[in-house]
Amino acid sequence: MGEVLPLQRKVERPESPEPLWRELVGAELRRERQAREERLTDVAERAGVSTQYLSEVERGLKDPSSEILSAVAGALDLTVRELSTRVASAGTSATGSYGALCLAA
Amino acid sequence: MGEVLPLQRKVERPESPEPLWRELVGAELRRERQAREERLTDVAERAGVSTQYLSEVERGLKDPSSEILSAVAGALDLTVRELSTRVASAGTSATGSYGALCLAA
DNA sequence: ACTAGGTTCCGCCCAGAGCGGAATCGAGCG
DNA sequence: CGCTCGATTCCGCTCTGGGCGGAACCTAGT
Repeated sequence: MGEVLPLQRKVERPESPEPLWRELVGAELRRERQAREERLTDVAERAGVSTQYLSEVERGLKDPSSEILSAVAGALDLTVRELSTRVASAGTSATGSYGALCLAA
Repeated sequence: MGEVLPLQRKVERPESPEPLWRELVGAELRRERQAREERLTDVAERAGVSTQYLSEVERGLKDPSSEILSAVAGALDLTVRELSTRVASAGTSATGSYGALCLAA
C-alpha cells in the first residue's frame, strides 16, 4: 500500500536516521495484527482500548503507556520482550548485519 | 521512616510475571549508566533532561516520551533498537533473579 | 447512487510527563 | 561526635499529550 507517512510530533527530525520508539513499536503491532488477518477492532476490544486509539498507536502517532502497551501486546499473544525483539530487528537497512546479530543473540 | 513503596500505576499486578516496559527500559538505562560509572547528572545533562526525572525513569516510575527515550539512549551511545535488544534479553533467568536485581538497583 | 465496514481525523478532558525545590542518605573529614 | 558535600530520592505543581468518542473519509460490493 502506498501509505502517507504520518506527521512527526513536535520537532522536525530532518537528519535523524533513527525512527522513534513509538514508530517502531507501532509498526510492529500493525505488522503482527495484519499477519493474523485481524481488524483494528478485534485487537482493540481484546486489549480494552478504543479502535481509534489503537489506529493512532499503530501509526506511531501516540506514545502508549506501559499498561496499554502490555495489553495490546497481550491481545496479539506477545510479551513486551517479544515485542522488543521484533522492534530491535525489524526494518533494518540493506547493510543490516545488525538484524542477523539479533537473530543470533 | 517506614515509607510505603510507590504504588504501581493504575492497576495492581499481583499475578503478572511480566514487568512493564518502563520498568524494563529503566533498568537497562541504569545498568548502562552504571557500567559507564557515570552519575545521573552526567547522563541527564547530555540528554537534556532533569536529574530527578532521569532517576524516576530509571526506577521505572515514569513512561518517558519517545523523544526523551531517544535522547537518553543517545546520551549513553545507544540507539533505541540497541536498547530494545537489551530489554528483550535482559533478566531472562528462570530463577527470577531479575526481580532481585531490580530491588537492588 | 447507496450501504456497510474499516480506518483515519479531530477536538476535548484529565491523567500523567517532566520539572524543580527540598529531603534523605552515605562517605569523608576535622 | 558534628559538619559538609555529592548523589539520589521524594513530592507537589504546571502544562501537555494520552486516550476517548463522534464524525469524516475511503473502499468494495450491490
